[in-house]
Amino acid sequence: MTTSQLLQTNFRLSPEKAAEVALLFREDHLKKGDYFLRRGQTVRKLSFLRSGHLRGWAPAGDKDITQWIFTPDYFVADLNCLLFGLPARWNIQALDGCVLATLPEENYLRMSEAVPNWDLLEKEFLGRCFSTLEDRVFTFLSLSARERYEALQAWQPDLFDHVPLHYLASMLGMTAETLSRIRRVS
Amino acid sequence: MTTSQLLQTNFRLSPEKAAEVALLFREDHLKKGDYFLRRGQTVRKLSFLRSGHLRGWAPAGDKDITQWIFTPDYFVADLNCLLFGLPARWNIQALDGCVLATLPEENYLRMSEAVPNWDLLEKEFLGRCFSTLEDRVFTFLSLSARERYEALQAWQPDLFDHVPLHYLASMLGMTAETLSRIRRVS
DNA sequence: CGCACTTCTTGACATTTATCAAGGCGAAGT
DNA sequence: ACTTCGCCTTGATAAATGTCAAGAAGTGCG
Repeated sequence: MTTSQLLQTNFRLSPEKAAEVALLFREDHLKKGDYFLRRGQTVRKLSFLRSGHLRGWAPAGDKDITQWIFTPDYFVADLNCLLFGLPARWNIQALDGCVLATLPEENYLRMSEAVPNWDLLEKEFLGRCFSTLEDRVFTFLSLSARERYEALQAWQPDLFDHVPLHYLASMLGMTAETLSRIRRVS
Repeated sequence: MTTSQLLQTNFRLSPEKAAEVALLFREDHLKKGDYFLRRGQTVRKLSFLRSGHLRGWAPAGDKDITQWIFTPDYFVADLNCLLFGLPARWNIQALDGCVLATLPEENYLRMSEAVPNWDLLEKEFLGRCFSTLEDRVFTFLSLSARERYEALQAWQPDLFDHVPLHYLASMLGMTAETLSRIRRVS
């Protein structure tokens, strides 16, 4: 998808406005292992992932927890950092070569000038993010490890072709061994 | 807290504006067992809970899952319903007698007229909700049942005095028996 | 090619958590 | 006062999941 199309999809911009706003984006490249953002940094950029995969993670005790895998055509950001200029809560790191369309900080902060109803559109965008997270919480409350795996598999089957399984296991709230055994018998 | 204070806290309204907007709220009363909202309904109201407790839940398979307990001085709403006018995803039901300050639908829909930067303020509010949910997901990824219990206990100790434990167990992603055993040895 | 490294799998075993069944206890209703 | 009901606990047992250790397969790199 073009940046313009992504803006139309995610923020309900008109084609004309989307084309105009797309010019405020730059193209970023990351190599495998590079960081999009590190925990504690405050870089208020909003990106769309053109290609590649990123992993959002944070340390907890003696292990690293994968909170989210970012996939092509979706947005990438630490929302806490983006919205409030607070230190990022997650490390966001490239799992392979990534190409991003990035709205840099200075442009992000002027979006409400560039788009009259930007706050409304961003609010709606956030609302959809919130719903997605609500659903995710619900899977932890109501599903077994195997069922959570099957749900992810149904929702984003291509994840399993591109992302090391132990990261997906972490994101599903189980160990790599458990995920391996679940997959063996399915 | 007064409605005006709640508006100042949750939406960063100035004292003057908050007092003005507070007049758009009405007082609602619920008896134990009454529904604030039922799954599938579309009632776009935003409330603050003055007193009492509400339980947000949904059926899953053969059991009911408690997704959230609403406590005094916080807001109450099904965000998906509120923001988008979609059918509510959660049943929200009174656990005891509740008093609410409610912004009814017709006033909610005119908030961006009543408050010039309402969308911005609501966006920020949503952003904080999102962060809270992110943290909650992280507890499922990184903590054991006992640790999740201890975290909730530390965060909202009074919950355990007012809400049946089996609902809290469900919200923590464990059975009532497990919660009971955890509490015995702590 | 040979080596280091990551990923994935497997087995044996330990731990956590769920399930099922029963009983106690207190509040509410008749 | 008795019954009923909701809530909580407990025990016995089963099932799910984690831990630890080992090894196989693939990949990149000297």
